[in-house]
Amino acid sequence: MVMKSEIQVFREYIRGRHLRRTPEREQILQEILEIQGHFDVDELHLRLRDKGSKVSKASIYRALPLFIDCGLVREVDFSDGHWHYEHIYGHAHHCHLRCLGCGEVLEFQEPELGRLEAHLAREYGYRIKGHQLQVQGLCATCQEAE
Amino acid sequence: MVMKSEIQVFREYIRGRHLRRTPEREQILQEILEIQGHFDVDELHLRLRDKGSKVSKASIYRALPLFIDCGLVREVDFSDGHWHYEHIYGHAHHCHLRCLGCGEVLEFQEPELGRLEAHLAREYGYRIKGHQLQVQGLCATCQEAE
DNA sequence: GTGCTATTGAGAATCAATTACAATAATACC
DNA sequence: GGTATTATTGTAATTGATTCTCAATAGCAC
Ligand SMILES: [Mn+2]
Ligand SMILES: [Mn+2]
Ligand SMILES: [Zn+2]
Ligand SMILES: [Zn+2]
Repeated sequence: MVMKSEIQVFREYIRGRHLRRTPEREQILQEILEIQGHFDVDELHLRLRDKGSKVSKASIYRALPLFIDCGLVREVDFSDGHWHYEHIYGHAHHCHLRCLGCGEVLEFQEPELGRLEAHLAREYGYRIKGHQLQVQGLCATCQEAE
Repeated sequence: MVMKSEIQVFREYIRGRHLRRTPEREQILQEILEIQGHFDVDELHLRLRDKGSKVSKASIYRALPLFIDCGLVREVDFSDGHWHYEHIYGHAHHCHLRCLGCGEVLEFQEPELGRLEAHLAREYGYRIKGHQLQVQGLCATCQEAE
């Protein structure tokens, strides 16, 4: 079975909630789909600017929760004072390893965490909704520079 | 071998850096030691107020990085718009399971993560400095209320 | 097309956290 | 103890990310 495209997912989400399909929202989504890797609001806004779009930051801030809600995007927390985001639709769940020196971010998978979730659900009676694991360290280059 | 007390740890840290031992810093530390569980700056400030202390929020904001740096306290990220903290000296490392409904926080240990850190170090050449794992879900009570 | 109302951009507001500054006080040295 | 040095303090101002207000605009259902 073929996966729906992101734009389809979004349009169905919009229609289902009696929200409105606007060029601004679709421009923002389009841009997100073209970014590979992580991004933040400023970066997204600048990229849209550079393409001649007049979309305001306010609209970006208002659109992101919609994309998150329909499963296209997720928030990524690098604990650096503002939110980062990433396109997740069709991507495998993964965790982040970040270098405290240069900010490099590597992605890795940790299948044990599924088992952990199941265990926590049983142990504490929780219905688990998700998890985030971040690992910090120093990359090889930044270790030398120390 | 007996562990140094928190106040000893802090005084040695202060002395070693040519910083100054002040009543404000020691009041703040004292208060942190009396809190069990997680806290934020507002809560800490209010508790100090209630005991008649005149310590300003600015001083709390300035003291916390010191406590963190000397290993007495760590930042806890509940992704709710501001930092939380907890006393960690003499406590085992643990992760958090948080209820999205009522905000309850449970602590649990996950020994696998030590192995994961070792694996990541080998695989990517990183020197690992730490990790955080948060799990979100709905507690039994909040599941019913749904 | 008309009416309803969701959405927009601009700027104001919010709020945690940081900073500037002048007054104070902790340490080092005599 | 007294003095010089400078870290620390409280206050108030500032920053920066995010949210909100509001009047104008524009989707969408009929
Ligand atoms: Mn990622
Ligand atoms: Mn804890
Ligand atoms: Zn690095
Ligand atoms: Zn709950």
